[in-house]
Amino acid sequence: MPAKSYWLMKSEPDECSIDDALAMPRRTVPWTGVRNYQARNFMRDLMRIGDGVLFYHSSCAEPGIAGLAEVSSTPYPDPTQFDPASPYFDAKSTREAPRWVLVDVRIVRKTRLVPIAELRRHEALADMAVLRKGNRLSITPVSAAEWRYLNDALLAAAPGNEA
DNA sequence: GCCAACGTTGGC
DNA sequence: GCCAACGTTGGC
Repeated sequence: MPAKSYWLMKSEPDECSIDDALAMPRRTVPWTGVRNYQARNFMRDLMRIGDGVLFYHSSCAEPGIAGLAEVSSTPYPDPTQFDPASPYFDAKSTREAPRWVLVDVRIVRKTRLVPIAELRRHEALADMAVLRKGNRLSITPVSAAEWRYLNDALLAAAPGNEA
């Protein structure tokens, strides 16, 4: 069995917050709406069931890590690409050759909100892709060391216990 | 609302 | 295949 990989996945809380995700059946959300090839390729080519996911709130008043999740399906076509009523509709995609795929993401647990400003203060996280200037990718890889550090130093603590 | 950064588009 | 123009992202 290949080693687990780790990912950070951005969701706009206006669209799907950590609480929205928790309220879904089996606490699972199909990760619809990715329309960037690099992010798609991560889901299509590299993700495996059981991979760790940082559920991240973006484009909101308090951007940051909101929970821990895991990849819970293999890739399959994003249904919204075929729906003319969806904002994610893609007229150039066909059912025979779907352009966009997604995976299901299952919430493991909600965490305290770890703001991006706090992430920036940790030397151990300095190389995280999400912190890079101008980063716009909605899905980015997280190293095993970063994952471990986040879990041990930031997410295991009781709320309000930040450094 | 601003604006830097980046991806995509399309003319050539 | 180049590259300017344009649209989008997303923190601030």
